[in-house]
Amino acid sequence: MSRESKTDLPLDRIVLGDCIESMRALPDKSVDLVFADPPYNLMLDKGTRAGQLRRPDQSVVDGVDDEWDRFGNGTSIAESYAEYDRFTREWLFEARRILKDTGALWVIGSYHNIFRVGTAVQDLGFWMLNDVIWRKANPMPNFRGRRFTNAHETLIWAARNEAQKTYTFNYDALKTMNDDLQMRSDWLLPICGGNERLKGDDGAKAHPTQKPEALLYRIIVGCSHPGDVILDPFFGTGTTGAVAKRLGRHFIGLERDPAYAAVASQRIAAVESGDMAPLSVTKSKREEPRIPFGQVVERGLIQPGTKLFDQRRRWVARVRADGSLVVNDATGSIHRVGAHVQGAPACNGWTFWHFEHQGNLVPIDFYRSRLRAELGASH
Amino acid sequence: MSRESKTDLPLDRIVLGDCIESMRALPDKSVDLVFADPPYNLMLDKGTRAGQLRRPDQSVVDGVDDEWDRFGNGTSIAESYAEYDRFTREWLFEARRILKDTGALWVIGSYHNIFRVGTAVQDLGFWMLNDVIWRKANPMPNFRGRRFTNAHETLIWAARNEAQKTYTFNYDALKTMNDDLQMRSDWLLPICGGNERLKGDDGAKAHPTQKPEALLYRIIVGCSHPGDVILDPFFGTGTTGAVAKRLGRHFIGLERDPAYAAVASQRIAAVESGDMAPLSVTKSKREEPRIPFGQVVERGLIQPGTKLFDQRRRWVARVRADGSLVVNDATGSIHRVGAHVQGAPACNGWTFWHFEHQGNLVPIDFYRSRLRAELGASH
DNA sequence: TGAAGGTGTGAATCAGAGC
DNA sequence: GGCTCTGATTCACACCTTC
Repeated sequence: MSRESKTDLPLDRIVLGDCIESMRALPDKSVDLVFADPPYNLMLDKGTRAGQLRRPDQSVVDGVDDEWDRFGNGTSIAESYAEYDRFTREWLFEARRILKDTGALWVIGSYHNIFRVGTAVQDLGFWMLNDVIWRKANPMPNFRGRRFTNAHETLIWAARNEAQKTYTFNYDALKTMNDDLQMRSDWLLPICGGNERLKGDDGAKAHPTQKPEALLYRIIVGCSHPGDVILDPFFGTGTTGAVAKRLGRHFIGLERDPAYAAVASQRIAAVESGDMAPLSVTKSKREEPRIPFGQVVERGLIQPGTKLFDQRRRWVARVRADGSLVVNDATGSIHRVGAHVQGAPACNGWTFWHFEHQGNLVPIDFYRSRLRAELGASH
Repeated sequence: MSRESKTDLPLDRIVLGDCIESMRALPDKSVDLVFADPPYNLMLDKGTRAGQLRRPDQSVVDGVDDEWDRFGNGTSIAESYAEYDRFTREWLFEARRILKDTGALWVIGSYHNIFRVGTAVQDLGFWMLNDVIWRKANPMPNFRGRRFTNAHETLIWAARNEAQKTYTFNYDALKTMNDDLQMRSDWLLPICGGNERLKGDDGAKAHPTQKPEALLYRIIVGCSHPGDVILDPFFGTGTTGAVAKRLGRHFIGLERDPAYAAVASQRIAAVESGDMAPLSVTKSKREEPRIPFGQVVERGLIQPGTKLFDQRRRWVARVRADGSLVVNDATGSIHRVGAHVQGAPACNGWTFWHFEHQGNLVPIDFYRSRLRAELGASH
């Protein structure tokens, strides 16, 4: 890539319009990194079916129901998948064409779309290097109690093809960022909120799916060099552009909604270029892992049916398969049942309950320490 | 599922042979849970792992020195993917046919195969409920420093189809297991090692990808009931069977390698089947007997004419003899009137309305629990 | 000023039985 | 299958109000 052709690129600009058409106008092998946050095709059908999701307090969840996230015109599920696949393959094909040999692709998604995206990535000849999990520190809970808290999103990192071994990867920079430990494939970061979250004049969020800058920071530091060109085909409110500018990289943003583009433009203008000050949130604090008692049972350290005692053997409880205790009529967590038998408002079940070992009583906290030691390595 | 047909199933046995053929011999809608840890090396090590390869007619390629083990034999990456997809869709199709309506599928994989598996899951009509991340506490580092530590694997949890809302999910049991916090989609567990790791006479590990029992424990406690039938089409060394037995569930294990089956068989024989009582698990309120509010009045726990308040005493309602409430002009059930006064679309009257006791407000749910305890004691 | 408590909200495929 | 009715259900954080 010569210096001349680089200046032909719409560097540090937002190109309005359909992203696939805009990509077709870009030359082969001209960008160093592609970061894409495509629509997830959530298929919520708010208007037609059960209606809006409400929290237990009856407040309405302001979910994604924008037109840009809908594929297949409300026809069948299979057609929606098919149309999403066509769209995905088109933009990924162009992204791969535009990437330099040393470049790489990052895509983010959730279980609604990421499997389809990943299949397309492989089918188009990209070579997967890792999948990376963004663990959300503060996810939205599942209000109906019918599923697990959807507490993560998945990112795919892929090189242009299998033979390409020279993709950019600043291994040591990431290791340093991670307290001199090799960076793992699971990243703990808070969702975007507070001052970082862009809001309109009415106080409503400017974009429903704004990504945290810390996420882009890690990707851009790890997978590009200063002066590189980063393409984001679904620019939205421009998180990629803001972080790229701050880290001294060029960006090209493609966005079809002029309102989003305007917000992004203003946001990026306010960023000081080359301000390399690290984000305060980038380093996740090393906290002692929380160990629920259920994990002690799950791991087989205490079997369901085992009897637990308080220190003076006034009460006996039996452990159930889910880590709950039973004493006479009462059932609940180690803390609840401990509080209940004592008639106390609260109780630390870890120190209150004991198991019997060779005639002696040992607090169940013994096992928590053991699990902490095992799990602690991964903080 | 009648008792007769259930005993027709090869319960608590390992069926040797090709898993797709073995599945074809099982009746429709006969198992409660499928857990699958499918191979993915067939799309990577083509030629060297010929034992797991299949011809286009799905017969197994047996010979190690087969025609596959050559250069330029049309074994492109794309063909390898296509063949893996065919294999995946075949076993998933059978798994879905065999599953009961209330059943669910769990599959585990890594970035090499999970995206293809996930796409197939969706295309076959399964409805994805969550993807779950197994975060490994002690993963193998990336020795060459060219990637992130591959510190997780991905699991997919899916119901039989979109309309199927009655899949088994012991939400409250999992919440209890997690110290009364809703279980998240990221699970931190150590990899299988120590005494749990099965080894041959030579000290070498018996199976390259033995899964930890804790992982299966959580899935089986969360997504099945005691006495249920769990199918594992890639049984390996039988982790699914061992945990199923320990938790009082039946298993059906399919395995093509007699050596693995032998190890699994021996392992499971050594597991002590649990005493059923501790295997019961925290119940959802949905499953508890329904108590109409009228019964609380009928039983004299609350007198007609009693005043009920919301928590902040914004509204006052009077109880009538039939268990309906009156607030000004409105009359109806505890739920209807609660919704009405708030202008909300719905309301759980049991937790919304409170009676006064020594100056304090107590939710009327207090009396429901009491009646439930009475009723529960009678059977 | 600070502590304590209340409120708002985030990519969400979020109910089930009975008639 | 559609309709009606009952009734189950939330975690971490930011921000604001009150004392």
